[in-house]
Amino acid sequence: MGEDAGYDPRAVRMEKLARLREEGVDPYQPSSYAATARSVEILAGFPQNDGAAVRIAGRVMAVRRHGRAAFIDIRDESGRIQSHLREDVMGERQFRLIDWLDVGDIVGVEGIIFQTRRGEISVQAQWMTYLSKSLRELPEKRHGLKDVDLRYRQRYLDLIANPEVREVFTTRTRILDFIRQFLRARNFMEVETPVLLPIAGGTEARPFATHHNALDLGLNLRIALELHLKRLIVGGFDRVYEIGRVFRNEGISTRHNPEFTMLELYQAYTDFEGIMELVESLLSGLVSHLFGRPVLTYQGETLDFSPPFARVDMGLRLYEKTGVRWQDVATTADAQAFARQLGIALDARLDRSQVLDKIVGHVIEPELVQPTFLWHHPVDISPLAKRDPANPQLTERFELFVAGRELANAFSELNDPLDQRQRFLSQQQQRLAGNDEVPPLDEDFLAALEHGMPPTGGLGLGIDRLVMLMTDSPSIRDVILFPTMRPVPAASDPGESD
RNA sequence: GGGCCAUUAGCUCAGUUGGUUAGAGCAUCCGCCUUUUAAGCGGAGUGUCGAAGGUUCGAGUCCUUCAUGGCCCA
Repeated sequence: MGEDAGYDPRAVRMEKLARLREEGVDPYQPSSYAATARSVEILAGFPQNDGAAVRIAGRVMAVRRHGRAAFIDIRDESGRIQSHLREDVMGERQFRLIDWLDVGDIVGVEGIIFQTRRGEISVQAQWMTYLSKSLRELPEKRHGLKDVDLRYRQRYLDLIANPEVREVFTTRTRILDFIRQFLRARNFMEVETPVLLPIAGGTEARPFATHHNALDLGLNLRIALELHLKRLIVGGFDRVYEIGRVFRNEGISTRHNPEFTMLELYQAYTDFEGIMELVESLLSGLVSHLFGRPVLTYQGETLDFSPPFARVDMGLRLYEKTGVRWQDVATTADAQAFARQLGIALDARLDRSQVLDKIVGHVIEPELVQPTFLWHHPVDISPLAKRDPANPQLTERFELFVAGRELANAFSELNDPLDQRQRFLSQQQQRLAGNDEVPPLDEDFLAALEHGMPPTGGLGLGIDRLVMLMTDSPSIRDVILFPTMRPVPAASDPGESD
């Protein structure tokens, strides 16, 4: 206590570690511990297991000392269980070891299952083994860890302190398991395609650029999975999907993380209506799997995923809402004027199709609360979708909206290589005009199409947004274990002083 | 990129119109305690008030800039 610099919890614990080692106990030495039960099994097995010997292991979450006895709470992956330590049972030397015990330490306890006077099923310890010493304090237990910055930066503390956070991420894994099982049952094959690409295409977004040293080659991280999965359709895999990370070099918000997880799937010999059926079946099945029925609550809103989902024709709805038809908005100037008339402020550099996209985003999308397919998008905002035979200016495309947000995007895939080339070429005009979200023309993909791709339905679904819906999470950061954060500037190491 | 809000003890937070030495609970440390569980009882210590400037006799409080985060907008 010679320091006047205030209380240093790490120094106190370092001292305890040193004392333990003086006693001949190195808490970091054990390399395994053969626990015979998890807490949940001991609690569930009572009273049949009363008096049985067990070994448990976990993190010490509380220590209540009573002179020559103590209670400790041990948390393992399955839950929490209490252990009672008595000097007369353990012996003086063993019992003295709890003098150096802290909340946060990892221990193994060997003992006998019993019930306390107050009725709590506990383990009467005969032997306690240090399995790891914690040199830093856990977040304060009564309030949990609230600081959102720390929660994301030190997610392991969030997981220890806030049980509902664990729940979100176990649900995330259950969702992925369900999707894989669903797709396997429909004969889809899971594949992996490259992340590092000379040309990152398949959508419009600024990519992250990187560099391969040995090849002295500029590469981009992928922004979508689309173009490689379609190459596999050309190659004869008729049902493929990938659940993979994509990277978009854009802002961070409650709905955007620079890296996020997409499901994309492609099914040969079906069209966008076949994909609609698949989406309805997948989502209603998933919601039922998680909640027992195809209904959930998101941010106070009750959402019903019973098929069929509502279908809203984009052009028709726009006309109903504004009295304006697609063909009335022929030029960029028309579109900009239309937006101004609706009171939508936007970047003057956006062209006709981008402005229309914004208008739809303002006028139609927020109203789509229940699961709704918004379909028949104009061809100029759908460069990879097949045209609608009834109206070639529209496409066989839909986006699924839930709670006013886009959850999925799908279309009958354009397999006419000549039309595809024309659309890529017209995109290049925008690229030349300075739109750096438009990818360069991908000749390699066009070559694949020219070899012949069967009619195919494709789907992209944002896994993170799906998990947000399923876990009632308002922010994408709540469903990504380690969301992208600005690094903390040069924090000094607390170990420096020793 | 713009607007608003937040940042005070290890954690969660108070802190009055600018005014003595900045507080509480938990945690920590010391003592007592062999069925407690937000254990209890007695005692003790704890701060670059996010950072840097400025106004003032005096700044946690007012002003400016910056940093990080949150919410809203683009």
